[in-house]
Amino acid sequence: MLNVEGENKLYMNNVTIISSEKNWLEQNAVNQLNQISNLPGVVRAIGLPDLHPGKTPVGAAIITEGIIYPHLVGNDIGCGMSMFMTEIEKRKVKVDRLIKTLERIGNLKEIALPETGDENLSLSLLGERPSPLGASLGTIGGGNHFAELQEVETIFAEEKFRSLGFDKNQIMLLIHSGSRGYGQTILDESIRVYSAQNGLSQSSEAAKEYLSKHNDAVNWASLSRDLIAYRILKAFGVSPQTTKLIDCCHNSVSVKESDSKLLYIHRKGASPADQGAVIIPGSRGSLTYLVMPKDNTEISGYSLAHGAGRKWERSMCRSRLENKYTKESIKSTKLKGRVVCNDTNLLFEEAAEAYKNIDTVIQSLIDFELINVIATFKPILTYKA
DNA sequence: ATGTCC
Repeated sequence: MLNVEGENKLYMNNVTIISSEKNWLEQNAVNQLNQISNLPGVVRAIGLPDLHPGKTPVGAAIITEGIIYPHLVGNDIGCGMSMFMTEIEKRKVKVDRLIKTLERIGNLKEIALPETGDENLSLSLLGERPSPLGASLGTIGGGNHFAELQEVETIFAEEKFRSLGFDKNQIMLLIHSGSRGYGQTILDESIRVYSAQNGLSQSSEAAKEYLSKHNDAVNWASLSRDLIAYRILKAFGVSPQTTKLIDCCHNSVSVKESDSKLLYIHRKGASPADQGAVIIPGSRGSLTYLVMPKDNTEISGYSLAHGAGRKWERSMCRSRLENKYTKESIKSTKLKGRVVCNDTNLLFEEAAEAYKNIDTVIQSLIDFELINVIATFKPILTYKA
């Protein structure tokens, strides 16, 4: 896609779209990004190749100076992807048994959380968590959130793969979850008390308070992913002392110093490209990519895609797929993966067909010289609460 | 997205 001059101009001068020709993008999302690029303080707005429309566009990095916009991060502050290596050996995994276990437990809440003080887990927040929210800590949530067992498909950079701690013989557990109701209350309050939809001046009390609570939510969400992994592995009867290899948050605002300027990078469905290796899953029916960002990702707002990006609206999925699948047959993917989910609507909404092709999204990142691919993984069991 | 909204 090119920046077309004149009447047919597709996007504004301070908007960058990271997308190659083959990668389809919804014009609606680009329009949303154009709008945001005109907000006071916005220096640049970047659309990643998984850009799609939302309340504010998803798959976007918005760089501001002097002002913070909580609504550009959204309600699910701290949402992200964590990948754990499990004790389960690839050649020994018994998927049918694991499915039965997940169906039997029904709800992760039934599995006790570890005690505070367990030095193997980062549980410092456990003792001081806000009490109304304690119940949702360590639960997956809805929408596109999931827990997924994956096996290594292809290794492209053997040495890097091993140096990150990966072992091709072990099953990985990928958790996509966020801050549940906690982030929501933080966003709501910033809007109710400080009219944050108009932005918060960086020097204001409001901005300091938002950033402080935002950081709590980022930590809370990361811990919650740890605890989801803990509970699932405990249910499986294997060691729940996980080895976390990747933890990348795709909804947050982070401060970056560039040419002695203080930039606020708002990421909404955008992975950081300046914090080490990144995991970018496709749908449950396609591969997950482990990638290493290259050194200079300034062009993409120091950000990468966070997934494949939706292709279909949720409301369209069931009617479009009802003739193709039954509510049982949709629980198997074309990569021979299996799905445990007791919400039939959600099964259709999160079908592989509802998402764009991850390979094309990744190719856009390669074309813009943003990443090297380290390895791919194949989903073998997707669990949605 | 949400112990979400009907």
